[in-house]
Amino acid sequence: MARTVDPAKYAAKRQHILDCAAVLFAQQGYERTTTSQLCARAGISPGNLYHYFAGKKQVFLAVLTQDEHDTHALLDRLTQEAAPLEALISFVLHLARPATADPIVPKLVLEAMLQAHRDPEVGAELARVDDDEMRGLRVLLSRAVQAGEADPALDADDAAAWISALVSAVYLQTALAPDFDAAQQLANLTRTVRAFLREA
Amino acid sequence: MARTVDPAKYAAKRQHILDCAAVLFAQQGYERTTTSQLCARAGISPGNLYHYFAGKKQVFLAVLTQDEHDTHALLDRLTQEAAPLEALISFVLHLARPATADPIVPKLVLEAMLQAHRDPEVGAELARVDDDEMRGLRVLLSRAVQAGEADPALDADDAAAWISALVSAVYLQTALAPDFDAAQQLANLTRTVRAFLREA
DNA sequence: GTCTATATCTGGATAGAC
DNA sequence: GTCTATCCAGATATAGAC
Repeated sequence: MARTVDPAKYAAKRQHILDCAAVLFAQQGYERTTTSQLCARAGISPGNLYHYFAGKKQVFLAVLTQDEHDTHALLDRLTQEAAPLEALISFVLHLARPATADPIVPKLVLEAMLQAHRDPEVGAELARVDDDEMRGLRVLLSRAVQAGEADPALDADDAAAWISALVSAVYLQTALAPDFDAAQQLANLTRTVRAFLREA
Repeated sequence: MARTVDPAKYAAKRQHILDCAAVLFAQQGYERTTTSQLCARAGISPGNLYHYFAGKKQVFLAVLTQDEHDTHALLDRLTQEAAPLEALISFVLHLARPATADPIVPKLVLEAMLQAHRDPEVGAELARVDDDEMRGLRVLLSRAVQAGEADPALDADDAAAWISALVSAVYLQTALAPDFDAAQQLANLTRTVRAFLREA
């Protein structure tokens, strides 16, 4: 019984630090958030932070990777649905909903996007997630085209990229204009996607 | 004839500094661009920078405010056109086009957006520009509705905000995926706006 | 494991000669 | 007006006691 540490406590504290960091990074951005601020908010000493993370950047990366919504499981379900267009809409909503759920999420995502093309490590992390999204969009989109529910003149890659951009627009707008109505945002998004896919 | 300085030379050098700063801020962001880097690139000494700007932040603000495309003149023309919907589309293109013209523009705009909700001074500056855009969109949109060219069920404020978000999406996508085709982007945007405004 | 104290470095801005 | 040299603040990360 000579266990020195309680792994559960360790994990809990680590998580606590991540939660605090997420708020600060979202509010202030990565660069102007200092480790002192983080430690103060988490209620730990500056030195103690380094027992949980190798440095500030590792904290940031950990924040970004912590909640990977399992798109894979959902995607498997959706690709077998009878109504491809509705499946696509469901997927789009799944991608956009986190933006409206917690106000710090869109800010964090934007921060990550900007850091991504400045820091290769962050970029690699984001690219992985984005790839999954794009692949899912392409698959569902081509199914919708085959079923005659979307304009066959659309280029699959291009249309998927654009729909992804539309989702990003929701994140952007939610982050920058927090007073804007979340439900209305999602309604606009679905209306837009549907209209975009319809034949011209 | 005892003029000590040539005002034209002064202005030219100031502009040169701004050009250099714009590139650095776009590539690296505001925070991680140092005054030393800026001076090195501009070919001036650290001290000399402060003869042209009061500080780093003032350089950033000057970069943001330097080219205010005169939306007002265009707007006056467009509000008198016979075809309101086409006028609206023209306006949207006018707003989006800078994103595709110079690759540093969209990055700079995004950087400004993020800084805006962290620094009130930047925020005030951006809000002024955004206000003009939104006002223009609302006016043109309501004219289109009156002419029966847009869905009358749309809420003017909400729809204008959403169209503005769509424009932002072009900036976002251009900044983050520079390999993406500019013309295609604008085509997607107009198609999307048109489709969004059509009756459901 | 957690603290306090501090080393080390870097950045923005200034002083003062030329 | 422009330079060189430097100050001072603040940030990350480490050392070492408890």
